[in-house]
Amino acid sequence: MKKSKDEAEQTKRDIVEAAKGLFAVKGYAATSMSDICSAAGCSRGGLYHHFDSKEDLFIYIADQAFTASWENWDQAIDGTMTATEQLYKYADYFVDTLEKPLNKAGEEFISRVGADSEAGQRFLGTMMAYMQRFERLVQAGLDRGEWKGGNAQELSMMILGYFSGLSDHIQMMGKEDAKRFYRKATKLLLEGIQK
Amino acid sequence: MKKSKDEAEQTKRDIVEAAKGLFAVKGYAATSMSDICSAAGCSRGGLYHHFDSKEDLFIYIADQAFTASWENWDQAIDGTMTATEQLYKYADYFVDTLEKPLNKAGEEFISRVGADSEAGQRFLGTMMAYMQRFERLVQAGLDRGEWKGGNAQELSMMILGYFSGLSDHIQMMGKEDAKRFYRKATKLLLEGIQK
DNA sequence: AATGCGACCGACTGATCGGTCTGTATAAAT
DNA sequence: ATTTATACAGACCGATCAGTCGGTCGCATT
Repeated sequence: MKKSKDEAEQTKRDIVEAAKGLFAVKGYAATSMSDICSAAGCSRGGLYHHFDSKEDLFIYIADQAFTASWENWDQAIDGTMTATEQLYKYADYFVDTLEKPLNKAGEEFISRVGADSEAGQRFLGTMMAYMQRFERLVQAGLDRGEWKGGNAQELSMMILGYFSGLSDHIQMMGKEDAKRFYRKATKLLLEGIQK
Repeated sequence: MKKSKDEAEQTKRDIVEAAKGLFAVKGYAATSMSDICSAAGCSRGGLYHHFDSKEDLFIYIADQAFTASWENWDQAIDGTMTATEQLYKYADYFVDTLEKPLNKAGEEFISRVGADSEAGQRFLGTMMAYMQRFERLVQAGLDRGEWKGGNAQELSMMILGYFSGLSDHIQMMGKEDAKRFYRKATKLLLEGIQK
């Protein structure tokens, strides 16, 4: 029954993609390994061949979604872009790569495995790195005098919370509608509600 | 072993309070009925005396948190308050009553029981009513010319998403810090980031 | 004083969970 | 051609889950 190496990697990708969607929609505990197998079209034995445990799988996915997704960011933006332009680009990017965000499942994961467990530490580290990367974008906006509100860390938390919270309402939208929604929401945040 | 009626109601309140916190922090599936019993200081049999099922308990809590919490709202604000002042008040109110919001657990709940199941319909109805109530606040802000951005429904979704998303970052804060954070975030939303 | 009923307990059940293990077919190495 | 390593499949295990049920205790009614 052995597949070629390429086929095996494809199987692994199928598992990751299936699990990513399920974790995001159903949460960590509510997603069973059997669910993932059904969605990925493999057996439980096959899944455990690629990943040691459910925790392992989740951390792998989180790392890919949060860390690895920054990799193309620096190339996607050029140095001449204003922080505001970058934020609009980030909104698109958020819909594209984190359309079903793992934040919610992540918090559940932490409370389940414990923040000081090895798995918890690994996940929190990934999250921290992601937030710090975002904070650099915000800091640039402040440094250049584009934005106001002194504290970059606090501002980052608010903006990321905003984008995360917005995702609650785009589940039933198509991707283009979701992007429009996020762009409009970004405009709102930049310009404010008040006349 | 029978307690008086007052004591029984207290037991029920204990269960609700314990379950509310656990559902909010751990999610729906990850919170077991045993967890709730331990936190509430009662037995599983006792819990099932007060609630028919886990679904039943969750819907009861959601109804109390979302619907019943509006009840004092109209008295808390007087007619002379601007929509902006009301929004600041709502920020406080959000921290006070929904400090550990059930939104996340709610989505998980829906995906678990199905949006068209009876339990799903009941929960979604509660959520809808809550959002519509909030939309009236937003509509007032638009009607009075205080706020810009034509679509009240869309604007409501964005603001509620914002408040919901912000709650990710206040788990480790005290209540006063959380309120300060929310007030600052509300100011941000009203005035915008841009200079 | 007797009795009924509400509040509660905890052992139990069947289903499902995450994880293990053995078996097997085949690609890759020799 | 033979052996080895890999990529699965699926039966199986102990733990835990939501929910049930018979029993106990004591307030409340008569």
